[in-house]
Amino acid sequence: MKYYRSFEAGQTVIWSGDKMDFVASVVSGVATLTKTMEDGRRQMVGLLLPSDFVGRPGRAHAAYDVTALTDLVMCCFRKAPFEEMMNTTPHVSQRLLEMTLDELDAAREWMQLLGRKTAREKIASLLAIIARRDASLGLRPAKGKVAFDLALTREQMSDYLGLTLETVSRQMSALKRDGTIVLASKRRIEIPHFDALLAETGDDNDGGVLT
Amino acid sequence: MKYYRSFEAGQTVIWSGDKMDFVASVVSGVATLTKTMEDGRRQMVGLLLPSDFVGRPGRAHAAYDVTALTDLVMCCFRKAPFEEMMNTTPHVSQRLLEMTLDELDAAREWMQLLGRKTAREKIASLLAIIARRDASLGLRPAKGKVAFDLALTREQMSDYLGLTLETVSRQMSALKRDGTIVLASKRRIEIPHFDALLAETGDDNDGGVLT
DNA sequence: TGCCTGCCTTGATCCATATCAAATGGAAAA
DNA sequence: TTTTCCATTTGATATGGATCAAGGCAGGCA
Repeated sequence: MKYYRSFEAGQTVIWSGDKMDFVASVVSGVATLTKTMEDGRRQMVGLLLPSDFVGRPGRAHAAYDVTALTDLVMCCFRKAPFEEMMNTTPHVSQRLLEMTLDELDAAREWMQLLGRKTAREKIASLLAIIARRDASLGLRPAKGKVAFDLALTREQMSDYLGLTLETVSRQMSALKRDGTIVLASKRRIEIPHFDALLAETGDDNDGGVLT
Repeated sequence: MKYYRSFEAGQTVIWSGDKMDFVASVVSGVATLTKTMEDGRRQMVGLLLPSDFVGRPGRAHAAYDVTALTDLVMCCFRKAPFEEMMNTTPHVSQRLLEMTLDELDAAREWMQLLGRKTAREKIASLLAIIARRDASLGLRPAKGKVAFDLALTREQMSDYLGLTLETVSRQMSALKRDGTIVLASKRRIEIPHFDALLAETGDDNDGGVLT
């Protein structure tokens, strides 16, 4: 009923439309959900982090391309017994509901980004999201220096943000010029003043937690 | 525990950030979920149709502006007893999970629209979605003439699509010029060949149902 | 009847981002 | 070391949609 599968960075986990007789959750690593149009235009529509869930009870085919962004381990359950478990163990669907609601909120924030933010705001928002996520393993990001490695290529960033990779590169350079970010290497990013980055996101930051 | 509330077209149901001690579902009419930025930029992030659900178990404040698009009746439940019911009746959270997963799929399709489609494709997609929804009350839209009344103003369409209202108006005119749509009046829309409209959406239409 | 008052359309112009093209740099392979 | 291969940066130019600015049209109200 339950088994593990490993993928290398860059490998495709499943293609949109493929038969999918399991559901799965991420054990370690990061994966992406992407939609592709016939002419090749691509939009990333989800980011799967450890503990996140893929696949839908009661659906036989994958709705998105799933790709390993880093080396990835997934824990898979055959669909039939999993659905059985959902019926017998009420907590499972409650927990799944919680997680899905979180994803829906994230998707809606992302919609605002895609529909209304400028290229610069999009980049700043993405960096802030990643920084916060990485920091959610303990330390508070809001004060002092933050640094992290970017798992995404410029092209993947552009797929996430609905931009071209050239625009991503130019805006990264602009943020560097302005001192909002420091590029220790192409992938290693330091943020000297996290608040300064937040100010570039276009988001309301009055509502921030003050604790 | 349960009560009904009515709203007139255009009325605000609740503002983002307001205290919200109930959850609700739409009985009749249409409502929108919108995010607003400090400088007034707006993005619609959800459309609530009859049977759709608003509010989140375990959250005290509204995350979005909710506005009645048409005259609207909602059925509200106080949050505490509703959460109690979720624990005692497992089917409730299963059903809620189903609905939330549908909304998540819709949100992701919407993300693709916002991030990667042209203005013309966005308009065609919106019209196709509305036509299909209106038609889901029985008849098959794919063949023959389809017609419906548009509940949205041009400005609301622009909030939905991440465009300006002028661009919406221009693209509507362009689709009219090309014969893809016919405007019986400003709000009454006829689609002589539904397939022709679908071809303008940019979506894959090979995968269409053939039944 | 005529005049508001909201929508909506259309035109002119601008600008942010896309597109096309080339150069740079760094890391793995030879 | 040199070569090759990508990812990235940077430059030049094009363009789709935004912005600014008038009008037009229909329905409600005086």
